[in-house]
Amino acid sequence: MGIIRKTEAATLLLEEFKKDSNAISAIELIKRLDQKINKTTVYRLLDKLEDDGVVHYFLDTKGIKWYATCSDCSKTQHQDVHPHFQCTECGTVDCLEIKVPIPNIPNRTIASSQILVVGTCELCLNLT
Amino acid sequence: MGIIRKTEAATLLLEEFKKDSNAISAIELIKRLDQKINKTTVYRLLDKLEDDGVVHYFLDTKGIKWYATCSDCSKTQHQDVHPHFQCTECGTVDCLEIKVPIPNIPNRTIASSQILVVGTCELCLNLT
DNA sequence: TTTGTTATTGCAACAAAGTTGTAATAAATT
DNA sequence: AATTTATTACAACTTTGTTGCAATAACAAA
Repeated sequence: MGIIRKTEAATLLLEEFKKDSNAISAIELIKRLDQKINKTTVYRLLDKLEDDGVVHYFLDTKGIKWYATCSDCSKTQHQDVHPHFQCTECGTVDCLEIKVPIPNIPNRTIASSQILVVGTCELCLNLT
Repeated sequence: MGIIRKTEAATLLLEEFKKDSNAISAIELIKRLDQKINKTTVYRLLDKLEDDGVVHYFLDTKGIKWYATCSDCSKTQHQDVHPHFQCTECGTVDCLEIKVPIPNIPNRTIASSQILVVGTCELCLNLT
Protein backbone atom coordinates (compact mmCIF):
# COMPACT_ATOMS: atom_id res chain seq x y z
CA MET A 1 0.00 0.00 0.00
CA GLY A 2 2.92 2.28 0.54
CA ILE A 3 3.61 5.28 2.70
CA ILE A 4 0.89 7.89 2.60
CA ARG A 5 1.49 10.17 5.54
CA LYS A 6 4.69 11.94 6.38
CA THR A 7 5.20 10.90 9.96
CA GLU A 8 8.09 11.32 12.34
CA ALA A 9 8.79 7.61 12.37
CA ALA A 10 9.06 7.48 8.58
CA THR A 11 11.41 10.43 8.57
CA LEU A 12 13.67 8.94 11.22
CA LEU A 13 13.82 5.63 9.41
CA LEU A 14 14.69 7.19 6.08
CA GLU A 15 17.44 9.20 7.77
CA GLU A 16 19.15 5.96 8.72
CA PHE A 17 19.32 4.97 5.08
CA LYS A 18 20.76 8.34 4.17
CA LYS A 19 23.46 8.01 6.84
CA ASP A 20 24.47 4.55 5.76
CA SER A 21 25.49 3.61 2.25
CA ASN A 22 25.60 -0.09 3.04
CA ALA A 23 22.65 -2.34 3.56
CA ILE A 24 21.18 -2.35 7.06
CA SER A 25 19.60 -5.30 8.78
CA ALA A 26 16.13 -4.91 10.21
CA ILE A 27 17.58 -5.86 13.58
CA GLU A 28 20.21 -3.14 13.40
CA LEU A 29 17.57 -0.59 12.49
CA ILE A 30 15.45 -1.64 15.42
CA LYS A 31 18.45 -1.26 17.74
CA ARG A 32 19.36 2.14 16.39
CA LEU A 33 15.82 3.42 16.64
CA ASP A 34 15.09 1.87 20.02
CA GLN A 35 13.29 4.33 22.32
CA LYS A 36 12.24 6.23 19.22
CA ILE A 37 10.27 3.80 17.11
CA ASN A 38 8.63 0.56 18.13
CA LYS A 39 9.95 -2.52 16.37
CA THR A 40 6.55 -3.36 14.91
CA THR A 41 6.46 0.06 13.34
CA VAL A 42 9.95 -0.41 11.91
CA TYR A 43 8.93 -3.64 10.24
CA ARG A 44 5.74 -2.11 8.92
CA LEU A 45 7.50 0.94 7.57
CA LEU A 46 10.08 -1.22 5.83
CA ASP A 47 7.26 -3.18 4.21
CA LYS A 48 5.68 -0.02 2.94
CA LEU A 49 8.94 1.43 1.69
CA GLU A 50 9.49 -1.76 -0.20
CA ASP A 51 6.06 -1.50 -1.77
CA ASP A 52 6.96 1.97 -2.88
CA GLY A 53 10.21 0.85 -4.48
CA VAL A 54 12.27 2.92 -2.05
CA VAL A 55 14.13 0.02 -0.49
CA HIS A 56 14.60 -3.63 -1.37
CA TYR A 57 15.38 -6.49 0.93
CA PHE A 58 17.19 -9.80 0.89
CA LEU A 59 18.34 -12.44 3.35
CA ASP A 60 21.88 -13.02 4.58
CA THR A 61 23.65 -16.28 5.35
CA LYS A 62 21.68 -16.60 8.54
CA GLY A 63 18.34 -15.88 7.00
CA ILE A 64 17.88 -12.46 8.52
CA LYS A 65 16.48 -9.51 6.61
CA TRP A 66 18.65 -6.72 5.23
CA TYR A 67 17.42 -3.59 3.55
CA ALA A 68 19.10 -1.25 1.11
CA THR A 69 17.92 1.76 -0.83
CA CYS A 70 16.92 1.06 -4.38
CA SER A 71 18.56 2.83 -7.24
CA ASP A 72 16.19 2.17 -10.10
CA CYS A 73 13.04 0.69 -8.72
CA SER A 74 9.46 1.82 -8.99
CA LYS A 75 6.23 0.93 -7.29
CA THR A 76 5.52 -1.56 -10.00
CA GLN A 77 8.86 -3.25 -10.37
CA HIS A 78 11.93 -3.95 -8.32
CA GLN A 79 14.91 -3.71 -10.61
CA ASP A 80 17.34 -4.42 -7.81
CA VAL A 81 18.01 -8.01 -8.67
CA HIS A 82 21.73 -7.60 -8.24
CA PRO A 83 23.90 -9.81 -6.02
CA HIS A 84 24.75 -8.85 -2.47
CA PHE A 85 28.00 -9.24 -0.64
CA GLN A 86 28.47 -10.13 3.02
CA CYS A 87 31.83 -9.79 4.75
CA THR A 88 32.62 -12.62 7.11
CA GLU A 89 34.93 -10.43 9.16
CA CYS A 90 32.86 -7.37 9.95
CA GLY A 91 29.41 -8.58 8.93
CA THR A 92 28.62 -5.64 6.67
CA VAL A 93 26.49 -6.28 3.64
CA ASP A 94 26.24 -4.26 0.48
CA CYS A 95 24.92 -4.35 -3.04
CA LEU A 96 27.16 -5.46 -5.89
CA GLU A 97 26.95 -3.58 -9.11
CA ILE A 98 27.71 -6.59 -11.21
CA LYS A 99 25.56 -8.79 -13.37
CA VAL A 100 25.72 -12.54 -12.88
CA PRO A 101 24.00 -14.25 -15.77
CA ILE A 102 22.06 -17.36 -14.86
CA PRO A 103 21.96 -19.83 -17.73
CA ASN A 104 18.62 -21.16 -18.84
CA ILE A 105 17.60 -24.39 -17.21
CA PRO A 106 15.89 -27.05 -19.33
CA ASN A 107 12.20 -27.52 -18.53
CA ARG A 108 11.99 -24.75 -15.99
CA THR A 109 11.18 -21.09 -16.09
CA ILE A 110 13.22 -18.72 -14.02
CA ALA A 111 11.38 -15.90 -12.31
CA SER A 112 14.25 -14.44 -10.33
CA SER A 113 17.42 -15.37 -8.57
CA GLN A 114 19.08 -14.46 -5.33
CA ILE A 115 22.80 -14.34 -5.10
CA LEU A 116 24.73 -13.78 -1.91
CA VAL A 117 28.48 -13.63 -2.24
CA VAL A 118 30.43 -14.25 0.94
CA GLY A 119 33.99 -13.14 1.51
CA THR A 120 36.18 -10.38 2.87
CA CYS A 121 35.46 -6.75 2.11
CA GLU A 122 37.94 -4.09 1.13
CA LEU A 123 38.14 -2.56 4.58
CA CYS A 124 38.83 -5.85 6.32
CA LEU A 125 41.38 -6.88 3.69
CA ASN A 126 43.36 -3.74 4.45
CA LEU A 127 43.31 -4.41 8.17
CA THR A 128 45.19 -7.67 7.99
CA MET B 1 32.28 -34.11 15.36
CA GLY B 2 30.14 -36.25 13.15
CA ILE B 3 28.06 -39.34 13.64
CA ILE B 4 29.77 -42.02 15.66
CA ARG B 5 27.13 -44.48 16.74
CA LYS B 6 24.64 -46.20 14.51
CA THR B 7 21.39 -45.35 16.21
CA GLU B 8 17.79 -45.83 15.20
CA ALA B 9 17.25 -42.09 14.88
CA ALA B 10 20.17 -41.74 12.49
CA THR B 11 18.90 -44.62 10.40
CA LEU B 12 15.39 -43.21 10.19
CA LEU B 13 16.68 -39.80 9.19
CA LEU B 14 18.93 -41.15 6.48
CA GLU B 15 16.02 -43.17 5.10
CA GLU B 16 14.15 -39.95 4.46
CA PHE B 17 16.98 -38.75 2.27
CA LYS B 18 16.99 -42.01 0.36
CA LYS B 19 13.25 -41.78 -0.25
CA ASP B 20 13.43 -38.24 -1.51
CA SER B 21 15.67 -37.09 -4.30
CA ASN B 22 14.84 -33.45 -3.75
CA ALA B 23 16.06 -31.30 -0.92
CA ILE B 24 14.06 -31.52 2.30
CA SER B 25 13.49 -28.72 4.75
CA ALA B 26 14.36 -29.27 8.37
CA ILE B 27 10.76 -28.49 9.20
CA GLU B 28 9.46 -31.11 6.81
CA LEU B 29 11.81 -33.67 8.29
CA ILE B 30 10.62 -32.84 11.78
CA LYS B 31 7.02 -33.26 10.64
CA ARG B 32 7.69 -36.56 8.93
CA LEU B 33 9.58 -37.95 11.89
CA ASP B 34 7.21 -36.63 14.52
CA GLN B 35 6.46 -39.24 17.18
CA LYS B 36 9.64 -41.01 16.13
CA ILE B 37 12.43 -38.50 16.64
CA ASN B 38 12.43 -35.36 18.72
CA LYS B 39 13.02 -32.13 16.82
CA THR B 40 16.16 -31.32 18.77
CA THR B 41 17.57 -34.65 17.75
CA VAL B 42 16.71 -34.01 14.13
CA TYR B 43 18.56 -30.71 14.17
CA ARG B 44 21.56 -32.25 15.91
CA LEU B 45 21.70 -35.19 13.54
CA LEU B 46 21.56 -32.88 10.56
CA ASP B 47 24.44 -30.89 12.01
CA LYS B 48 26.49 -34.02 12.40
CA LEU B 49 25.65 -35.30 8.94
CA GLU B 50 26.76 -31.98 7.58
CA ASP B 51 30.06 -32.25 9.46
CA ASP B 52 30.54 -35.63 7.88
CA GLY B 53 29.92 -34.33 4.38
CA VAL B 54 26.82 -36.47 4.00
CA VAL B 55 24.39 -33.61 3.54
CA HIS B 56 24.69 -29.91 2.85
CA TYR B 57 22.27 -27.18 3.68
CA PHE B 58 21.15 -23.84 2.37
CA LEU B 59 18.40 -21.32 3.01
CA ASP B 60 15.34 -20.72 0.89
CA THR B 61 13.56 -17.47 0.07
CA LYS B 62 12.07 -17.38 3.54
CA GLY B 63 15.32 -18.08 5.33
CA ILE B 64 14.48 -21.60 6.38
CA LYS B 65 16.94 -24.47 6.25
CA TRP B 66 16.89 -27.11 3.54
CA TYR B 67 19.07 -30.17 3.39
CA ALA B 68 20.14 -32.32 0.49
CA THR B 69 22.51 -35.22 0.17
CA CYS B 70 25.95 -34.37 -1.04
CA SER B 71 27.36 -35.94 -4.14
CA ASP B 72 31.06 -35.17 -3.85
CA CYS B 73 31.74 -33.86 -0.40
CA SER B 74 34.08 -35.03 2.30
CA LYS B 75 34.54 -34.34 5.97
CA THR B 76 37.07 -31.69 5.12
CA GLN B 77 35.38 -29.89 2.28
CA HIS B 78 31.90 -29.25 0.98
CA GLN B 79 32.04 -29.30 -2.78
CA ASP B 80 28.34 -28.69 -3.09
CA VAL B 81 28.50 -25.04 -3.92
CA HIS B 82 26.01 -25.39 -6.72
CA PRO B 83 22.87 -23.28 -7.07
CA HIS B 84 19.52 -24.42 -5.76
CA PHE B 85 16.11 -24.06 -7.33
CA GLN B 86 12.85 -23.37 -5.56
CA CYS B 87 9.52 -23.75 -7.31
CA THR B 88 7.04 -21.03 -6.45
CA GLU B 89 4.10 -23.30 -7.27
CA CYS B 90 4.77 -26.45 -5.30
CA GLY B 91 7.53 -25.26 -3.01
CA THR B 92 9.95 -28.07 -3.81
CA VAL B 93 13.61 -27.30 -3.79
CA ASP B 94 16.41 -29.14 -5.51
CA CYS B 95 20.03 -28.87 -6.47
CA LEU B 96 20.99 -27.55 -9.88
CA GLU B 97 23.81 -29.27 -11.70
CA ILE B 98 24.98 -26.11 -13.35
CA LYS B 99 27.92 -23.85 -12.70
CA VAL B 100 27.32 -20.16 -12.33
CA PRO B 101 30.61 -18.33 -12.51
CA ILE B 102 30.90 -15.33 -10.21
CA PRO B 103 33.22 -12.71 -11.67
CA ASN B 104 36.02 -11.42 -9.49
CA ILE B 105 35.19 -8.34 -7.52
CA PRO B 106 37.83 -5.64 -7.19
CA ASN B 107 39.32 -5.32 -3.69
CA ARG B 108 37.43 -8.23 -2.23
CA THR B 109 38.07 -11.90 -1.84
CA ILE B 110 35.27 -14.32 -2.44
CA ALA B 111 35.02 -17.29 -0.11
CA SER B 112 31.78 -18.76 -1.40
CA SER B 113 28.48 -17.82 -2.92
CA GLN B 114 24.92 -18.84 -2.45
CA ILE B 115 22.60 -18.87 -5.38
CA LEU B 116 18.90 -19.54 -5.15
CA VAL B 117 17.01 -19.58 -8.41
CA VAL B 118 13.27 -19.10 -8.12
CA GLY B 119 10.80 -20.17 -10.75
CA THR B 120 8.52 -22.93 -11.91
CA CYS B 121 9.66 -26.53 -11.96
CA GLU B 122 9.10 -29.08 -14.71
CA LEU B 123 6.24 -30.80 -12.94
CA CYS B 124 4.33 -27.62 -12.33
CA LEU B 125 4.95 -26.37 -15.87
CA ASN B 126 3.29 -29.49 -17.23
CA LEU B 127 0.28 -29.06 -15.01
CA THR B 128 -0.77 -25.73 -16.48
C1' DT C 1 -9.25 26.86 13.67
C1' DT C 2 -11.94 23.21 14.70
C1' DT C 3 -13.78 18.84 13.40
C1' DG C 4 -13.89 14.38 11.27
C1' DT C 5 -11.74 10.63 9.01
C1' DT C 6 -8.53 7.10 8.84
C1' DA C 7 -3.53 6.06 8.41
C1' DT C 8 -0.21 5.20 11.70
C1' DT C 9 1.74 3.90 16.05
C1' DG C 10 2.77 1.41 20.46
C1' DC C 11 1.95 -2.28 23.22
C1' DA C 12 1.33 -6.82 24.44
C1' DA C 13 0.83 -11.14 23.04
C1' DC C 14 1.86 -14.49 19.78
C1' DA C 15 4.30 -17.55 16.25
C1' DA C 16 7.84 -20.00 13.78
C1' DA C 17 12.34 -21.85 13.52
C1' DG C 18 15.96 -23.16 15.80
C1' DT C 19 19.13 -23.68 20.23
C1' DT C 20 20.69 -24.99 24.99
C1' DG C 21 20.95 -27.55 29.46
C1' DT C 22 20.31 -31.72 31.61
C1' DA C 23 19.04 -36.11 33.22
C1' DA C 24 17.95 -40.58 31.27
C1' DT C 25 18.99 -44.02 27.76
C1' DA C 26 21.42 -47.01 24.81
C1' DA C 27 25.54 -48.04 21.63
C1' DA C 28 29.84 -49.83 21.73
C1' DT C 29 33.95 -51.33 24.20
C1' DT C 30 36.25 -53.98 27.81
C1' DA D 1 28.01 -58.46 32.24
C1' DA D 2 29.86 -54.13 33.48
C1' DT D 3 31.46 -49.75 32.08
C1' DT D 4 31.95 -45.77 29.39
C1' DT D 5 30.18 -42.03 27.00
C1' DA D 6 27.63 -40.72 22.71
C1' DT D 7 22.97 -39.96 21.95
C1' DT D 8 18.30 -38.81 23.00
C1' DA D 9 13.97 -36.58 24.85
C1' DC D 10 12.07 -33.04 27.19
C1' DA D 11 11.35 -28.61 28.70
C1' DA D 12 12.62 -24.19 28.61
C1' DC D 13 14.55 -20.56 26.07
C1' DT D 14 16.13 -17.34 22.15
C1' DT D 15 15.71 -14.82 18.10
C1' DT D 16 13.35 -12.77 14.40
C1' DG D 17 9.37 -11.38 12.86
C1' DT D 18 3.94 -10.94 12.93
C1' DT D 19 -0.95 -9.91 14.53
C1' DG D 20 -4.84 -7.62 16.94
C1' DC D 21 -6.37 -3.69 18.83
C1' DA D 22 -6.99 0.58 21.18
C1' DA D 23 -4.85 5.16 21.27
C1' DT D 24 -2.75 8.76 18.55
C1' DA D 25 -1.74 11.96 14.99
C1' DA D 26 -1.76 13.39 9.84
C1' DC D 27 -4.36 15.44 6.70
C1' DA D 28 -8.63 17.18 4.48
C1' DA D 29 -12.79 19.54 4.80
C1' DA D 30 -15.75 22.72 6.81
